[in-house]
Amino acid sequence: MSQAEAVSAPNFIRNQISEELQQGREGKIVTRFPPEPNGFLHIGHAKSICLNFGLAEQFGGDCHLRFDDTNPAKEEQQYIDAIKEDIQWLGYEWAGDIRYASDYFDQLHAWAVELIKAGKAYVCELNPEQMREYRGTLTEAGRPSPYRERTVEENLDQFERMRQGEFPDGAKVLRAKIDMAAPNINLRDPILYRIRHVHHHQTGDKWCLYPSYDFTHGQSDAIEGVTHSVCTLEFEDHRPLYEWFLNNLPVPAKPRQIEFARLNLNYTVTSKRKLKLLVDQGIVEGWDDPRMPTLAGMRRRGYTPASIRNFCDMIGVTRANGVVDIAMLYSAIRRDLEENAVRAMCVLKPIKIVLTNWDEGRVEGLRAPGHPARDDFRERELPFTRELWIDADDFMEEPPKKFFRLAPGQEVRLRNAYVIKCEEVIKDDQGELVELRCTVDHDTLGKNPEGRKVKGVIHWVSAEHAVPVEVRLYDNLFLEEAPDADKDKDFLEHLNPESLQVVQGYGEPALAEAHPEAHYQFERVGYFCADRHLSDTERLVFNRTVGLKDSWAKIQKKGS
RNA sequence: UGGGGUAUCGCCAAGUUGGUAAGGCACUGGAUUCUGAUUCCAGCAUUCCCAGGUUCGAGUCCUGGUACCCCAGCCA
Repeated sequence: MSQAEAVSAPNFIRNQISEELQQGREGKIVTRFPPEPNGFLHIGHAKSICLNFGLAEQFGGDCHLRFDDTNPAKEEQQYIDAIKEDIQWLGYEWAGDIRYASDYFDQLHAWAVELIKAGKAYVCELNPEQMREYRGTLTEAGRPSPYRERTVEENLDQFERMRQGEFPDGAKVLRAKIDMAAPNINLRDPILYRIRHVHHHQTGDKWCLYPSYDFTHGQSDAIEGVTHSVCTLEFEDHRPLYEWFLNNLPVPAKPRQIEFARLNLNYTVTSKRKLKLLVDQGIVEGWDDPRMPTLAGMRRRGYTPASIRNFCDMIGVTRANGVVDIAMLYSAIRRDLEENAVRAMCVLKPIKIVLTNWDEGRVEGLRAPGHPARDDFRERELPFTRELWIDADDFMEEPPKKFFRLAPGQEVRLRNAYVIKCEEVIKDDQGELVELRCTVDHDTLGKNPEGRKVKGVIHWVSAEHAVPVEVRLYDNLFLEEAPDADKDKDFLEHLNPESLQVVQGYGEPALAEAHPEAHYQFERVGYFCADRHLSDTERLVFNRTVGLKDSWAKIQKKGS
């Protein structure tokens, strides 16, 4: 772990807790990460994970993992498994066992009964449309439900019958009796329980009614002794309700809710609903498609846990809504991989080179460092032969000024090898390039040629020894900075048709040993990662994590 | 005046009790370089949404505006 991570950035929540601790207002702190298992975790969740687990880490407290599983209709075991794996992959450890809000269903039910007994909750039979009408609008107060003044006995009886399964889905709900005229709509007699005759992934068929988020979250926090319940800004309006339950129920503790702004990334959607749509419609190949901003997708793409944690540190935590430039993410992963990725040469768009003054059949075993600045990386062997592959981007028949690569009559350095000169361009009848005839300057291995400067360096592989590789070049999934900003345009209209481009290339021999998930820098090209599902010794598949910075591309762009 | 929030460089973001605008990303030079990468140096807000006011002094306090975000699911 780098130093930058060791000293993670302070933020308003951290400052607040730090102050509380100094004033002795708080003992051991407890936070929690409460995902709903209805989809995969994405980069936005990473921000929350880093915050919650980070806080616990920084202050010597605990962070719980609690699945917020109050809506079984949308939840699945596969998501639970994926979420656990993602959190562990990121390098965090939850305190104690995994918890489920459903662990507390009995207690929650008992508390609901107490609320009824105290005259603070009632069974309501308004249908959804009626309920909406009675709720009023943002500017007008709501009206009390006709069921609001039922007796405690009747409510108790009704609620019990709801639990027994006497009524169909949606027939009745249990509501808190708070204030139908409250300016905060969340306080207009919110729903506590609704009837759902569905199997629950944890509790099976024990229940046919399930508590709402509002009735579950704060009490669960209290039961677990959570001290700081950190959530996103949209729950701010729920805080009075969160507190209402804590104040009206005999809970064992009084956690506090603190809100922060969720992460927005440009060229990206971070909404589980939309991500699920991409998966369900087959627009991507699954939740872990390398183009997805899910942690599973990013992992497959080649992001490292350190880079993601670092990124979360870079973006900070505030209450201000903003949009983070995806360039920051790229910067974070480049920073990690620049230091830690093994170097290799790989040709993505091959052009054949024939060295006319190199004997046929002659193989010279050249060597190259595994990393230019580290000696703890193993050296690689690079066989050098008469026929080589180089990248099409590194040759131009009519080069512009400042093109420091190969061109007719021009010299270039083959990385880790010799300087060559292009003598002849061979084309077929259609005028398509077939091969380049070049000569080697035999006196340039490990030293510069006499009397002249060769500025360009290009990568290459021996045609005879190269290993075929499939390389998947990924780009942003969306062309628009804010794909979901336009209210009357579907975000799918902004899909990038070229978000995935598959090419067949040639890699240096060492790549044959690439184990799944190994990170490489293909020199002069970018960072790549052997696909953890598809790549093996039979078939090498590399995903481009991110390209290297390319100032030549910038120069070209300016020129055109 | 429905309620709740937020406004500091192109983007993210620090800014203790008011004392004279951190850092990162991006960008622009220039140096080094067998990766046009990395690294290295240098530059990049007389100004903190706007307008008034208080003060010797305000991004930080007061007043009044403006813009944007969230809330009317038996989702979380």
